[in-house]
Amino acid sequence: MGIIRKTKSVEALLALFEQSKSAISVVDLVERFKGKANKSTIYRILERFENEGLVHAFKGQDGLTWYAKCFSDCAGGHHNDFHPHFQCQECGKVECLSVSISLPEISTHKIESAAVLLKGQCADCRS
Amino acid sequence: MGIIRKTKSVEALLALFEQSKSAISVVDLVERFKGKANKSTIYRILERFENEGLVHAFKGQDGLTWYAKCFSDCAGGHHNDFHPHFQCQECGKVECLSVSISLPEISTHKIESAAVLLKGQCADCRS
DNA sequence: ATGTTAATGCGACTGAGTTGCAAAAATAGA
DNA sequence: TCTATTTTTGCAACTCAGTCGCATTAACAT
Repeated sequence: MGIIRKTKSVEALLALFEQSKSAISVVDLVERFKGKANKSTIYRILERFENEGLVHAFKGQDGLTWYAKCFSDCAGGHHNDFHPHFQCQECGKVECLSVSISLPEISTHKIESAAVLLKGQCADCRS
Repeated sequence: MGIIRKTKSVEALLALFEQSKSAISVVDLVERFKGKANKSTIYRILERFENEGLVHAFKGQDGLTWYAKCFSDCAGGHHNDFHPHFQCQECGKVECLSVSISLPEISTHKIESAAVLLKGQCADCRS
């Protein structure tokens, strides 16, 4: 890995993202690490992770920041994460969807990237 | 209009949205009305406008709130604003795009709505 | 083992958005 | 037009996510 030093908090966060199928909100992380790691530390580690291409950041429906581990499609630091995210309106959970969305072409604009947040009911809340 | 009383701030805001082709951020509005109207007043008027179906709210790329006047496709209070928004990476301007985006179907999830923010270079910044 | 450099903790801060309450303005009705 | 009612405003205080500077601590290389 090289650049990032393996502190306790770094390893703990890394493990969390490795295990988790869903995305995780920063607010949630700060809460979970209360007493174990400082708020600033969490924010800074996540920032490093993103620079390393380990996770990608995006905004949930209320403007809060979420992170999820990167798949093959956004490896290598420069994210081509055109993949949409899904937020459940019932439980609030956020997931990465590995479907592709075709972006519209507009002659007058140059479209470079997109943030797509789908909203509805997740698999768990449906059953 | 009925329910909303026509105060000076209401009329001024209404006129602004009527004129403006682009979306307007709340931060910008609060700044523009400094000395003329209170921050809380702006927020509350916008909230009322949205309830009346005059404007729709959405988040820009940094999680801040933007408003734009409603087109025919989101009239009548309950917004079917599946239309994407575009934010220019150069000047920060935000526009509503009246193209339709086809949302993906996912058997396990029930998708009810979507927030689509396209990013790139706007017509003005391109030339 | 030790020196260098990166990471952490802490506290103070910023800035968007919210809220309670009293005062002011808009409407309806006489 | 005057008055009573109800909405809207201003203000100030607050919440909460996210940032920053700085001194201390921990990780790594040699």
